[in-house]
Parts: sequence; C-alpha cells; structure tokens
Amino acid sequence: MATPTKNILLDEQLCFALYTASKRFNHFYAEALAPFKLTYPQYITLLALWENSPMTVRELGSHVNLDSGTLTPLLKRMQTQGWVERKRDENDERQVNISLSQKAIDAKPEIFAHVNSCMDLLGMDEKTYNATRDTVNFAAERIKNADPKTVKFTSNEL
Amino acid sequence: MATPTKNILLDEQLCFALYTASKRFNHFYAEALAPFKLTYPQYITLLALWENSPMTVRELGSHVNLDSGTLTPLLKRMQTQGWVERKRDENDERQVNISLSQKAIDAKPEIFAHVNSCMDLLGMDEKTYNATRDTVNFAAERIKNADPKTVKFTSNEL
DNA sequence: TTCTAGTACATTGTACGCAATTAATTAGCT
DNA sequence: AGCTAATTAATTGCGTACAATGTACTAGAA
Repeated sequence: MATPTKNILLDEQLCFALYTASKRFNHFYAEALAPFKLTYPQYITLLALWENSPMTVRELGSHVNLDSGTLTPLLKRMQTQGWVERKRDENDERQVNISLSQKAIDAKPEIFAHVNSCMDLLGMDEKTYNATRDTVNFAAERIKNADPKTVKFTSNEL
Repeated sequence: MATPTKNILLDEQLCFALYTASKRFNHFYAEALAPFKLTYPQYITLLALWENSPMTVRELGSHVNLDSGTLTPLLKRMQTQGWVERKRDENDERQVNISLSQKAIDAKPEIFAHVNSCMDLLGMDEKTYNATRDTVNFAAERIKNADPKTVKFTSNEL
C-alpha cells in the first residue's frame, strides 16, 4: 500500500505568499513612482546606480539580479526617458558603461522623499520591517542553494 | 535648512528581498516542474483547480490573483497541453468554465510527490516554513491596504 | 419590451524575466 | 603573429502581468 502523498494547498504555500506579496509591492511602487514615470525594475536600477555609478551592464545586473536580456531594453527605455546614459567602454568594446544622467542625480532627493512618505503608509515600525526583510532573505538564501535537478524523477514516484 | 532625507539602500529594502525571493522560487519551481512541462503560474492554476473544479475564469482569478488578461492566454496554452478544458457556460454565455482534464486528475499524485521531494531540498522544518509564510502574508496584507495615491506629491517635498 | 447598467471574458499594448543564440571583442596559448 | 577559448552585450522567442479597451451577454427599470 502506497504512502499517501502530502496534500498541497495553494494558500498554505510559501511560494504563493511570496509571489502574491511581490506582485502587491510591485503595484504599490508602480503607484508611488507614477509621478516620476518609473517602473519598479527601473527604480531598483536607479537605486543601484545612486550607490555606484557608472557600472557596466554586467555589474549592474549582478546588483539587481537581472541579465542583459532584461536590462538592455530596460536601460534603452531609461535612456530615452533621460535617466541614464549608455557608452561603449573605450578600452574594452564589449562593455557598455551605464551612468546616471544629471536628471537622475537631481531627482534623487525628491524621489527618496516621496517613496519614504509612501512607505509610512505601511505602518510597520523599523524593527518589524527589518525582521520581515531578514526572514525573507533567509528563505531566498535557502531556495538559492536548492537544485531540483538533483532530485531524480521516476514516472511513479508515489 | 531642510531635514536630510533618509537614505534608501537597495539591499536593505523589503520590496527587493521579496522581489528577489519570488524570482528565485519561480526559478526553483520551473526546474521542479520541468518534467511536467508546467510553468509556475500554470502550477498554481492547477493547485486551485485541484481544490475546486470547475471554476469560471473569474473565480479562478480571484484565487490566484490574476485577471483575464493573464489567464486567458495562460489557460489557452494549458488547454493545448491538455491540462484543462474550457467551455462557455450554457446558461450565461459570458462565463467560461474551466475544468481539469483527466490528464490533470491523473497526474496530481505524481506532481505532488515530486514537488514535495523537491521541497525537502529547502531543509526548512514545518514550523520555520509556516512562520516564514505567515510573516510574508502579514507584509502582503499591509501593502494591500496602502494606497500611495493618497500621499500628496509636491515637486519640492524635502 | 426597450433602454440602460453592469458583468465576464477577450484583446491590445507595454514592460518585464529569462533561456538560448549570436556577434563582437579580448585574452591566452603556442 | 595566428588560432582558440572565454567574455560581454545584444537579440530572439516565449510566457507572464496588468491597465485599458472592446464585445457579447444578462438583468433590472420604466
């Protein structure tokens, strides 16, 4: 007699909680950033650049965890909107250096102030906020080191 | 003299932690579900249907938090792969009833068994897993009730 | 019954996300 | 120098997400 397989309920899944929370945060930031005509991935790209500019596409990607397939068109849009500049490296023509435009440098305090105001709506004190983030990062670290390809799959696993 | 705006660092943001964790889980499930040729959104759609089938597109969407713009093409692909069936309701022609195919009903134990095996890789005991999920759901609930449009934006907020 | 809202799904348009491939360039080896 | 391997972006193709719009249909009011 086969051991009964443990049931999987949608609302009990950690993955679904993260999936839902991530989408809601995305929507939240979409509204918070609307005055600046920025999307959420564009915002985190700016966050990375405000900490360190210029960077190559590769370096930038390692900070925001996106590859060139996502970043190249995203950066082209940001260039069109005047947020960043893209320049081929003169020493190594394979690389493209991404730097902040003056507009992005100037807008930083305004964007920070507005985003911080919006964050106040969450009503989370700093301790709760940090604890939540650390918990999520812990789970992200665990999942990062798990590779389902190592689990052998046979057509009759139960 | 203006109050200095609080600095925003990418790696300290809860949104970025959730964004990253969600993407990693997505990747994890992509690999875990590869033997079945299912994507993650398709998997949660099946989870919802395994709990309750048939459902209209609207009902299904309220469970997985997706609208018809996403679900319609997704369900068409799942229909092509033989996972679900789509039928216009005879009493109300506006509605489309989504039901599990025999293939989906038959595959459930195998998919549950394999996904559960993959989840073991996380090495999270049930208590930690549940606590993490509840923490994430708490944050998701907070963000859900926050509307940045209520925060007035003036060009010089600082 | 005819008009009018409202509802449900489909479509369109824009923007990711990422695997896989390609193209250009550089670096390493002999 | 000449050949090969590795590196970096860009491109392509597919699948989400979701706002906004369109269309078909239903139901309720006059």
